[in-house]
Amino acid sequence: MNIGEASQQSSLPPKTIRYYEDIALVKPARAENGYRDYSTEDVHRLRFLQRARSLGFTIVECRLLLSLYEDDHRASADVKAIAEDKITEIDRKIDHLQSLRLTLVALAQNCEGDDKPECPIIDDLAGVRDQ
Amino acid sequence: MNIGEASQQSSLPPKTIRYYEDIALVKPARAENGYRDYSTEDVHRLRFLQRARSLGFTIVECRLLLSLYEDDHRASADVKAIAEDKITEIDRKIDHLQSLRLTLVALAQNCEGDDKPECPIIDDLAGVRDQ
DNA sequence: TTAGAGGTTCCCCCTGCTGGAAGGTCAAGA
DNA sequence: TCTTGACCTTCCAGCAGGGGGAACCTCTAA
Repeated sequence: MNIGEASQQSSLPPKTIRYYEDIALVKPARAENGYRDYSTEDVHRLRFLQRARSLGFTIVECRLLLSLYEDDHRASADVKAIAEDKITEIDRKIDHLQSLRLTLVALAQNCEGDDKPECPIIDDLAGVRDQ
Repeated sequence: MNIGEASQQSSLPPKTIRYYEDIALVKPARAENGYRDYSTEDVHRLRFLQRARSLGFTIVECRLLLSLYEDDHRASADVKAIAEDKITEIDRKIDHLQSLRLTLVALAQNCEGDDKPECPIIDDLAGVRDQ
């Protein structure tokens, strides 16, 4: 099938699919006319990539997951380790965002939010210690 | 002062400081020898940028905050609005990450994590509906 | 005089695509 | 038969926010 249908079946934009070929994540055949020709196998890989990316895995991780996906002798422990690493990473990101949030909320609460220039948010950014 | 000292006083790498000049966030003077020459004003701006970036503001937002910082007739409401938008954005990011986390934890919990190939994580990525 | 620690510009690299230009191909309708 | 328009191709450039490194200049101290 052409890239348009592969796109619909994988929920990935054609541009992204071409990019994935560029970085050797999928290797579709070529038709006589030079068009890419996707097999159902190829579409499975694309759908796999779409789902993995949407779960937050990087391209490097997707490459690894894809190789495990296609390895009949894989150990599920290897897959689980990747997932747990990702969970740890997500936890760190959440912690970081929550800490940013706390700071911003504290600053915003102290700001009158009126038409006067006095502003503890600006003061904080400027490094003013007092107030 | 030279870029090295400006770097120390602002906690920003020299590369970043040069980049900020490139995108016109700071405009240091030049000494006779061609070296950048930072005033204390410039260093204040750099410190402001360092703090704002560390709180998660984008370069575009920093540019806006910087102009408010230097506007004696600013309305604190404008600053507060930017901060509140950022909080909303952080909330969305946290929500997204927590939803990813939930999915990944559920998948990881169902995975034996042994040396056998059966793996619900891979099955999910592959779009296998039935477990 | 010479070493080494600074400074300068320039260009490429990263992630993960996205947009656009310039052109080839195919199926359907007038 | 011609044309239109949808689809396909390749290539090039760009986003954020810098980082790495080359090739070169300048200053200071021994």
